[in-house]
Amino acid sequence: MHSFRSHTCADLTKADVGEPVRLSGWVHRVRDHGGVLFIDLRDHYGITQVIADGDSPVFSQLEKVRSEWCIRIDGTVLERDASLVNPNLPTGEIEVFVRDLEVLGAAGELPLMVFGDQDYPEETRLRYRFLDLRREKMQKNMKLRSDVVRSIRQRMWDADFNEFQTPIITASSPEGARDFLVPSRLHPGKFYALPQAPQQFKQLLMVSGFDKYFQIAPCFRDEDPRADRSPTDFYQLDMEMSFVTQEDVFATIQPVIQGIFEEFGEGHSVDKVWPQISYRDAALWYGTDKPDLRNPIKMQVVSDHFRGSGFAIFAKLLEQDGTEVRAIPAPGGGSRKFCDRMNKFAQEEGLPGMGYIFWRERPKTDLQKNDAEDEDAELDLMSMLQAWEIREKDGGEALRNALKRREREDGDLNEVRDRIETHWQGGESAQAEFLLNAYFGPFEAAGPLAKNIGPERTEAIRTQLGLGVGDAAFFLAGKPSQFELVAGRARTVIGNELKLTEENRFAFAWIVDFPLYEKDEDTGRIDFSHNPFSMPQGGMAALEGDPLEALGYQYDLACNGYELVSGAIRNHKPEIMFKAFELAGYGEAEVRKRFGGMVNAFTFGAPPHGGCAAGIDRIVMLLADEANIREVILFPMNQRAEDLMMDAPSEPASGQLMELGLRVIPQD
RNA sequence: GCGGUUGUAGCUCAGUUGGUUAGAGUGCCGGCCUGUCACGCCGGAGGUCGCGGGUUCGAGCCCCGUCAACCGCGCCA
Repeated sequence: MHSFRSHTCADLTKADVGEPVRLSGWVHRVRDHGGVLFIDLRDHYGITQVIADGDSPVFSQLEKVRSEWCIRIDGTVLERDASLVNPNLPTGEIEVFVRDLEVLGAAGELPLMVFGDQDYPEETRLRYRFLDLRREKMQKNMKLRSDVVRSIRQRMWDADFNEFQTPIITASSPEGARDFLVPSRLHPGKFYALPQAPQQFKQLLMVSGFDKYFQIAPCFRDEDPRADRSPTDFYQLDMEMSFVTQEDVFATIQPVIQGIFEEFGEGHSVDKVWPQISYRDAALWYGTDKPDLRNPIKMQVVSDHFRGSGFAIFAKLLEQDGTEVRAIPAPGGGSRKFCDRMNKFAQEEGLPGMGYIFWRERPKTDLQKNDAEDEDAELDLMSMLQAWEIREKDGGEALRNALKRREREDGDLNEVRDRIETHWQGGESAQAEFLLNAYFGPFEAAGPLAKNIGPERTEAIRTQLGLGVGDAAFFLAGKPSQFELVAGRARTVIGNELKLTEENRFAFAWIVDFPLYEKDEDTGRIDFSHNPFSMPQGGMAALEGDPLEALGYQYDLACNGYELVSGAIRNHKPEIMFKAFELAGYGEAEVRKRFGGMVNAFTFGAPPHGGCAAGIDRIVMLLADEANIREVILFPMNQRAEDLMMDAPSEPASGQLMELGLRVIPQD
């Protein structure tokens, strides 16, 4: 018999009853009944109940084992009595009677329990990651990760991509992020860098004629982490293709990503149509370049309704150049409590606040009651118009009464009545209807903002946003760049709180037409907004005009609010590249110095090419339904980029620095 | 670097208005228990209330500082 096992802990069934077996695994749970002892023995594959009583020669030894000891047992498979079957366990119809025991690895008192689903502080989990990884959820997440990577590879191979490995120790490259530097022993004072991505290598592979490349590539960036961003290192499905347009890249990668989500996205629907949204529209509609399209809320510009209005804060702001008022419609958010909470949220996010209007049912006036025999009858526009005719009959008494009641709140309404009448008699029924609705319609606008701008502007906003009773709208004003991000977060919070955001769905969108450059607000300097290797839309001509207007063949794939993929059609023409860098303030000499290898390659017959990179960790995170990327990474760093288990980073051993010609400057 | 939240037993947490010897569950140790599968019952050990200072007759609780963890901002094409 094998030294450790004849079966795994998931293998045994009724068919094995009577067989002598050998199992190895961890003590998951002990149930000691004195005369009889049960142990759930666990391995990667499953759990088998093993049992011993006084008849077992190793009974007294078995009584001493504790949770998470690693043991090997020999025994006989027994069928469980029908009343003793555990339906929750795939092996629940059998158990193994223990006749021999070997302790392979004893365990001390545990800092965290493998059994159960108790939450533990992440610090503890990371320090004892090997224990944490034994837990069911982590085993499942990591297995999922392995399966996803296997499936990705298979899909890429099937699409005739070549999988290549590129250097890990390479040159520092001027992409966006901070490099990890690696000191060179052979060249004291010089440094390698870890690649932020195999960007230049994959472009060089295209110049080398390999046509279609991919790699599950580690990427290293020395930046601060986020919940969805692993510090230090992470993995990308990196791919590049020659002789392709942007649409070709989309058509190639969509089936892969969509296929992965369909294969592993248990119980989630996967969007089959991936809209293309321009960066500009995404910013306007969603306040982010990685919108969550499960959330139906779409923001709109409503500046005109506030221009010259009684709400001085917004009206004044709008007199400045480049300012806007944007509305976030919140269907179902029509309560003061909710609106105040959202306003508070905006303040916590650093804005002065978020104005709001919400609509409730207008109390019935005498005017409306005249028509409505049934108090509860829904009052629509037609009935109001009928009421208007009734006024004609009763000499205007009803309307006058109604106006009187409303005057306390809304001031003198006689002027409104006259305007309505003028419109009505002039055959401008649409205008008459609008005013009727604004002042007497079923929608009563509430909130401080509504009071300031009056019923007509409020009604125009309501119409534009398509809202009704029980709905709300929030307003942000100023320079879009200054409130856009908060607006986007508010949109997310509103969508979640009002349960508008669909769950169990993966919603994808290509964000396209990224601007090539952006202006630094502080310095006024123009710099690349994404990576500097993208081909400008329109080629050289696009770089002749205003750089801030130039768009690139640069694209991201957003899914449920995360950036899953980023890519571009590359700029493979040296002259356009030099021009592009010149606009960002880098001379030709500088460009040659910083990535001369690639530029040089482009002077020897570079093919047009493009590609993208998909975040493996984020894909697995979404598929595992986790909100934190560390839940799908085996041995992640903590928030401060420390490995608590391995104790990294750490002081170098004496001699190491010497050998590298380095000296540490002491920090105070 | 900045902001928010958290910090009490190995672990997860409770702890009232500032008032006696800081509690529960779980784990650990000991005892009992032959059908459990979150086994049950009895007993026990286990605490620098993150750390430092202050206010007070008295601080887990209030104040100031500090450290750590997480989340966010900056950063990350």
